[in-house]
Amino acid sequence: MEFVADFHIHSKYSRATAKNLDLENLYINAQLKGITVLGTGDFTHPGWWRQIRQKLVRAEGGLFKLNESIARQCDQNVPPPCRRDVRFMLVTEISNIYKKADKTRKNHNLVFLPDLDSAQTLINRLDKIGNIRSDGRPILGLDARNLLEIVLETSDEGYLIPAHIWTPWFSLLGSKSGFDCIEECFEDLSHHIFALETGLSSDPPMNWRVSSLDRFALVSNSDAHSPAKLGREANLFDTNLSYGAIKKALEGGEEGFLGTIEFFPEEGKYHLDGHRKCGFRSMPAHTNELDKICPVCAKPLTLGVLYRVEQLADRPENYRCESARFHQNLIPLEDILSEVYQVGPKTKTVTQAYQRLIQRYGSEFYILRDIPLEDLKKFNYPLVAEAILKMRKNDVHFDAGYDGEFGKVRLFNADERDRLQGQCCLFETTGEKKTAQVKKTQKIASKFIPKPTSQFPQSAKKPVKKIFIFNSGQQAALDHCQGPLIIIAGPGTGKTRTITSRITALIKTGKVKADRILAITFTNQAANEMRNRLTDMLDGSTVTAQLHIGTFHGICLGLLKQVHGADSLSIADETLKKSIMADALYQLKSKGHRFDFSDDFFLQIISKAKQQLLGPTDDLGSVLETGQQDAVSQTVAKVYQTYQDLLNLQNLVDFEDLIYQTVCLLKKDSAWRRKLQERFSCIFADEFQDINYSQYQFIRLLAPEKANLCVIGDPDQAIYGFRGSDVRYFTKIIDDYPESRIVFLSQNYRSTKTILNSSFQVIKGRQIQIRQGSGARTYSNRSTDQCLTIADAPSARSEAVAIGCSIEKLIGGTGFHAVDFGKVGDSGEGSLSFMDIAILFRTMEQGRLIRDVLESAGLPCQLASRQDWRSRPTVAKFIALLRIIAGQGAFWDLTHLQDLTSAPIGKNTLLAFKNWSYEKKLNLAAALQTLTKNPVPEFNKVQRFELEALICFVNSIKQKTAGFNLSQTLSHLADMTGHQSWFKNENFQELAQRAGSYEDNILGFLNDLALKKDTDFYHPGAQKIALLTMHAAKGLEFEVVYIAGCEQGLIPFKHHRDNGAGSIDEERRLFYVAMTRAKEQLFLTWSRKRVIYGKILDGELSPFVKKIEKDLIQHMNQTGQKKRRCEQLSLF
DNA sequence: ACACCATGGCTTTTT
DNA sequence: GCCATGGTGT
Repeated sequence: MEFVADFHIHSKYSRATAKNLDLENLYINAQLKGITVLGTGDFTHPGWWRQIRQKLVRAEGGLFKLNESIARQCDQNVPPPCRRDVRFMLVTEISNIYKKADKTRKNHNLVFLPDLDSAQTLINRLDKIGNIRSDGRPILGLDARNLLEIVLETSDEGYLIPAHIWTPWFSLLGSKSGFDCIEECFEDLSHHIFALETGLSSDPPMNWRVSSLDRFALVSNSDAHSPAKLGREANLFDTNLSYGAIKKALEGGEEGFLGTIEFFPEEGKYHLDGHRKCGFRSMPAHTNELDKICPVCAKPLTLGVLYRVEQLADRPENYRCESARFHQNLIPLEDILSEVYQVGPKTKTVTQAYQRLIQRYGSEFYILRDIPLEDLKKFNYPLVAEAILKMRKNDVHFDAGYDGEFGKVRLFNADERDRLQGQCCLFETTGEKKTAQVKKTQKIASKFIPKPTSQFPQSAKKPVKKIFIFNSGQQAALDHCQGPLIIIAGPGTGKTRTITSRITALIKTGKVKADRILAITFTNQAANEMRNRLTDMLDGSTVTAQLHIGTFHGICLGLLKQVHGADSLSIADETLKKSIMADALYQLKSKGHRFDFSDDFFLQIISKAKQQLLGPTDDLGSVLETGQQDAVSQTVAKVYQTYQDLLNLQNLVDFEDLIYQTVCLLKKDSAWRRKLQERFSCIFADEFQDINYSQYQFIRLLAPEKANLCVIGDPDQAIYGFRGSDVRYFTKIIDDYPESRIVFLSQNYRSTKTILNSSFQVIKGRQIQIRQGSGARTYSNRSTDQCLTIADAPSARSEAVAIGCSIEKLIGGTGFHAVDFGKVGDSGEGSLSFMDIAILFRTMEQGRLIRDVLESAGLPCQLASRQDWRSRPTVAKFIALLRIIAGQGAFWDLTHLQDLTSAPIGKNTLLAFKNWSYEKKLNLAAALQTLTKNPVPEFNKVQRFELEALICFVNSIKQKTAGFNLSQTLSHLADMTGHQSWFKNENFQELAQRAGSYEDNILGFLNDLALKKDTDFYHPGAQKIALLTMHAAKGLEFEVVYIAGCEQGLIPFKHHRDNGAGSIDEERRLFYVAMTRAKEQLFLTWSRKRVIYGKILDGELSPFVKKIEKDLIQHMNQTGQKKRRCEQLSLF
């Protein structure tokens, strides 16, 4: 059957749409227009999705219809001659904003799916990627190619059609942020794209001029934001009514896609070029004469669709494509009536006339396209009839649309109007044959569909290897050959590049063998980064694999394994550590000790002690607060000893032990030490300002006085003093290695002068003097006219909103605050994308608020959080279980067995069992074994029963999984405990996936897991705004940085009961670190009121910022600059 | 064993 | 202002 379809519409849940855009009104208005198949639009929105599932029911072939009772009610509002069946199809539009090939891309894409299940699957996947709840047309920081991939994975029948491909702001081929061809955007998946939406401002003949579009079906949809706009463009089909048939027709295999109903492109909003605000419009040729500059305001013109088409066209005007289908240009009846009556399209006159017409004659499409001439003659509306005739003959004139302004129809001149109104029935047969265009029978099948060009040159994207030119400092660091080298490198001075270049040079010149190099970092992230860069620079991973790159803890674990054997060490993570401490305190309490301190207090002290290489029997005075020493040190020593005994009993080490024990061994075993010193003849230590005593000693022991030790860091970026790091070791190393060469890297390649000068004001005079004359400032050559911005807001929330607005301006509009996408971007930079922007703050609390505000505005952002993946219930459970199987379980692990066995062990039994075992100095594995051999009378009947069941359970698992590799073991565990559902659990899946490479080495797996919990902290590649604490931002860089909460009390941070002012310099450095993350632009924002601990406090600008402000003002006065370098942003 | 209230403490955080 | 902890009471 023949029918009209409009796939691209929206719901009331999209921004800037009509309130009455619900399924009922869509159903009614589709009939008034004469549309049979309607896209649902917006199905990723939870509200609309609920409506869809409630009100739509399955119809034939993957289509849906409004449920019977609602439909019958609605039909009362549909004039009988208009009534028809209406089918819905699951379609949604996604706004993709992302960076690709160094340019920000913004395009909109239609996604089609055949059934509710696959739609739900897609919703779930997109939900994880971005915020789909705040708008019917969600903005995702997702590459369109990857969206397509997801759609294809979701359903075999799913497909994607790029939307309104020519509009300047948000489209595939758009002039502002588009590509030049389809393959650039969809790469290897391009052949899955078979149709393109031409959009209101272009029609098929314009598209025919671009030969690369020949193979695509050109569809047209309304993109309706209100029911009245339905079908202003639409598609004609002759297929049976089903999802599959429509897809096939579009794919072109069959002839069911007849063609399209079009707007006159001149009526579209972006047909010509111009400036709406300036009231200036021009044709492409004229635009070029003007150099694309607006003669009114001298800014670049908004280039329209016609311009862009001519840019990409490889064929002349009026070229007719061989595969062309039928198309017909129509003017919405409302617009015709508006022109006829010389009143606005939304006026009562027009609405009433419209109603009368469709009640009498039928649907709008019937009136516009099909009413026979004879009937038109008898029309009571001569001007309307003439207008329709003119339209059908294409005898229409326009003031064409430009820069978001719709074009205006001009059907009659004054003469014509008078004449027609005078003579009511003018219609002789003036030889008006139905124009060829109106004959629907004209079908031109697309016989020729070129083979997909999947060979898009991938190589073009491979980054060309850059040839670096080193500055004198860097060169000195590279040229240094023997002995200790200390590199002091300010922010953005090419620290990593220098260190990796040095390593590369050492290997390539054959001076050092790769396997004798040891590179130590603090974080896994840094280690990975270094490894990746080296792999690039060393042309392959074979050499890199021989290098020893790792974190302090990782390297020490490896060394301890050498000594203790691989399977006798298990790392006690945070939770386990706490349980052991609880056990220790319990034991002491039951012996009559009383404490006024929490577990955390003791753990903290012990951790500090270990960092100072102090054991339980050493004098702990130095790690205690002054005044506490005598009173507490005895207790602490006792707790420390007990805690340590419990760790030892169970072969557990905590994080600090890894380094502490390694250092102790190195001290004791001089043969081993010498062996290692020879082995690692070349040692690199990164981020040296963050080192603590034990780590320093570790390096001292590995690297003798004249060793090839290279340390690199920046004392001014030392921000981890609160966890034991001490920047003084940077000074100490110079004394301890008197022959060391010191190199300063002071040229910053990252930030502009403005940013760097400002940041210097913060630390000026407070720099840590490594030696006389050091503390030279980092400088930059990058001039800019970009100001530093200091801005205030009335509240923390409005501060967040202001940041959001500011970002939107920078990005050049996201389509949200602009109605439709009309008024965006005069001030837009255009080249920025979300991933180039970071918002930094001091506390997570601020971060959460900012995230909430940005997300509800639909701006994609990621709040970096180090929530421990392993403490999620499923993961924790399996880790506990694996520990038990590996014979390394702690008693605490038993609490995780609750829902794994049919006979869980009770609290009392566990306690009794634990106490008994501790008494007998048995760890879990040993205790279980002892009990297996000879049951003990100490326990009562119930306890004995529970313990037997436990032993039985553990043994049976052990037996059944013997010889299994880890993944097999995991599946077996899920299976045998009756938790098959876990196979679908994503945490379980991730665990299984990570376990994959460990064969049967459970302990190795668990230890790595404990040392590498960097799973989803922050994704640098994600197309999202980064929300980071100032600490977490260290080592990263962004084009634009906002530092929020620049207030007294927050920066520097004032703890509510913090008495010591000792950390103020660290706070200063932290702010310095934060500021120097910015490359191009830096915003410092603060709030005049802020709620802290429930109290509303008056804010005052941070003293650090005041310093900057003062300097900038002074600088302005001195140089007499007119240019404001420091400006107040007016936020609202 | 659980429900209830009161109190206190609030940051940054790799491994 | 909110959450977690701990103590008391049923």
